[in-house]
Amino acid sequence: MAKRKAGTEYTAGWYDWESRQVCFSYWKNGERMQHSFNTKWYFFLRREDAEIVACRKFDGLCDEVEEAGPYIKLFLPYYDERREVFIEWLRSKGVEPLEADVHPVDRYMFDSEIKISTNPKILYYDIETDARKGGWEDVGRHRLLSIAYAGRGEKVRCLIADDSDDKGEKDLLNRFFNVIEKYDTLVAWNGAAYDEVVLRARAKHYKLYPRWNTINFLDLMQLFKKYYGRDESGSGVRISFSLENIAKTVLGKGKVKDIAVHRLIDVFNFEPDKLIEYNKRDVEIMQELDEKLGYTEAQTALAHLCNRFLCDRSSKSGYLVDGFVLKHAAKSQTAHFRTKNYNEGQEEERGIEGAFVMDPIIGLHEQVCDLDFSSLYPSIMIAWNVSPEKKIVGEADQLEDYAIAANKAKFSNMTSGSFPTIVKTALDARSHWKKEAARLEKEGQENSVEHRIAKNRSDAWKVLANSMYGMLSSPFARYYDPDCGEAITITGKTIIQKVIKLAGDYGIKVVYGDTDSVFIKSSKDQAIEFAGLAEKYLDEWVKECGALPGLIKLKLDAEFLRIFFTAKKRYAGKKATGKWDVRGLELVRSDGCKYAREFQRKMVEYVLEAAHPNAEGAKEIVMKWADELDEGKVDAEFLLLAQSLSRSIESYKVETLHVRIAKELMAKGKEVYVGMKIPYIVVGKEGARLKAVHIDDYDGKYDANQYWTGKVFPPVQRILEAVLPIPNFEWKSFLKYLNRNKKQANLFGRKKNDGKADPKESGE
DNA sequence: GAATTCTTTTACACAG
DNA sequence: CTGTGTAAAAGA
Repeated sequence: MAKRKAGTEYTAGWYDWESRQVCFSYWKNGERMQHSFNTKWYFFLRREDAEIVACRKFDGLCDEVEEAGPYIKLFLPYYDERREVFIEWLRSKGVEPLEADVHPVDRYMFDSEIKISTNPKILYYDIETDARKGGWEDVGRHRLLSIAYAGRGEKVRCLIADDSDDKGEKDLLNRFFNVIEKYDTLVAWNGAAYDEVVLRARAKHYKLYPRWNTINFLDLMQLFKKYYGRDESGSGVRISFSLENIAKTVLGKGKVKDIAVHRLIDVFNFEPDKLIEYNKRDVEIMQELDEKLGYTEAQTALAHLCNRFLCDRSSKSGYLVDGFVLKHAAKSQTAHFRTKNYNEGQEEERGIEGAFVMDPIIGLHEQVCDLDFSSLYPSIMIAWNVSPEKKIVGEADQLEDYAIAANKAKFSNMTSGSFPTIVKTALDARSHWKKEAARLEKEGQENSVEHRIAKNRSDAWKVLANSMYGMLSSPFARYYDPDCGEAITITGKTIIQKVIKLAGDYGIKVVYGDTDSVFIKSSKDQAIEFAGLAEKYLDEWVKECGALPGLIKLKLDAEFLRIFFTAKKRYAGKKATGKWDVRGLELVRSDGCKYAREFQRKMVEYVLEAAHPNAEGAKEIVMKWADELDEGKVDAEFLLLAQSLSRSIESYKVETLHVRIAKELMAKGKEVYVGMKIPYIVVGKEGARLKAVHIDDYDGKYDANQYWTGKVFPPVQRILEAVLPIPNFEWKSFLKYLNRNKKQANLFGRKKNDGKADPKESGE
């Protein structure tokens, strides 16, 4: 057994079946080293439960028992099939085993001072294959042709097989395995579904056994999907997650693929230089993309603070929070949590009630301020000491000090619970790094490495703070406790409703509110003053609840010169800074077509920017866009529709357009996978159903009418109906605007045509 | 070695 | 033509 040196930073961890040790990898003078530790696995029981079952020697399985505060530890071998039986037996006795699913490597890390590297060595890589065998069903049979790779900031290199036979491929693999020896995390685009799968399968095929244990895999596409949030420019880039498309839209790369994927073998045979160039290019794009977006760096910070190595699993909230909470629990011995059990879904798990969303006052408003509660849910958690182990079940002890939440749940207040403690740690750390980032910005170091680190750490702590509520509310989570979850949401509901009511009492008009934000019609100064009053007023109530005052903070988030609402969660406004804030409108959604988005953007611009937006001006815009669509010359790019195939094709109950297109793709033997965007164009109607074709089968003839009535006009219509004071039926008549050319010559029936709003054609 | 939540709008398919 | 269920994608 090795001795750990203080300060050693580990890069990977695993369990060795033969020696029954937990092992960790680290670097020393550029050499990969390994420490192995003997360890005894255990889980917890509540002390009172232990007495009930008196199970100290279950068939000789548990060889040791140790007391740990209000818990006892039961030691037994993790990799023994009798473990499961034992756990079931405990449950049958009404005893809840705690943390009995925690992996030995994790357990060791939580109990010891194992440090995880803050700076894992990242290798971006991409493989090119001959995909003629196996198809998309069995990608493990795709033959490797070349592999391009580069570390962060390094020049991209490319290995190519000498021949497209077994020998060539095996040799290629061996060469690549020598490369990866020097890195910790391998990053590929869609790697979890493709590159990693192929790599492992091909290695197995040739009975090659690189040290997979020391290597972590990370899929950059998954990170992109998760973190590339709202598209500020509203360009709706997410039509396809292919690296090609993302590079085009995020990095502005113009180059189009000039190699068909199914012909890669020909390129390999006849133009190997081209294959190499092509292969390298994807790695360059990944490097550039990651440099710009900083996702792996941010993920490294988050994983690190949750005691996790940088890999795919470290982007799952449940896994991250486990890393933080269980380490905290092991140190403080304050609370241990239930065993996760994936197969028992039939327990009486209930959904929890969520937040309050106010009906907006539909229409256009001037001079509106948005007040936000900062970190509302984390703040409630701290103020009310919401934590599973602090919940008072049954009658509260007379002497016990407790806070009562809006759902009537009571939380003992004597000492701080594990969840509030962690959330407070997270919020404090976040505020520290946020200040640090602000300081660096002030000193003009906005683009420095230090600034990026500060920003990443600030974001990481924020993610952790916000994840804690989800962990109480998910039936799958170890920390699931709906009373705790609802203590937070319903208290939040009460708080926002109190503020809305208070505003009314002060004669301030509230135009909208959602969860933690309130939009009031007021000047900036008045809004700030009101926020201060509201905080004081709320604190009085917080104290009445027995909770901790001073934590619920209401701050001015934005001042809008103009803002309009069309529905709940749908609005657009122009801030005092001149910037727009568009939420929920089709403009910021990826499931419509670009033509509709651009049209809506035009109308939003008119409503937010024109000196006096009015119906006549709006009509001009509408007719211009209708006519252009009707001429039949709009590019495919603007008409392309796409939705994600969110699950397996068989599980769909309704055959929506994109499902139908996906089925056709499959029938043709093309690649179709879960999560894929299916791009198509509407070309007509078949009975009641819409008729659409895959973008590749599109011949340039779209159905203008279907686009106008179904996709293009309605998003604009909703804005017009909300903000322009003319009767609805008149805007509705525009839905049939295209038909006017054929049958409704004088649809608008305007007697006095002032000549401004003239349709291009006469209309017969 | 699976999984953060609820709330909301909108569009299409399908049935009557 | 209308009502209902399913699905996607958003807000927070």
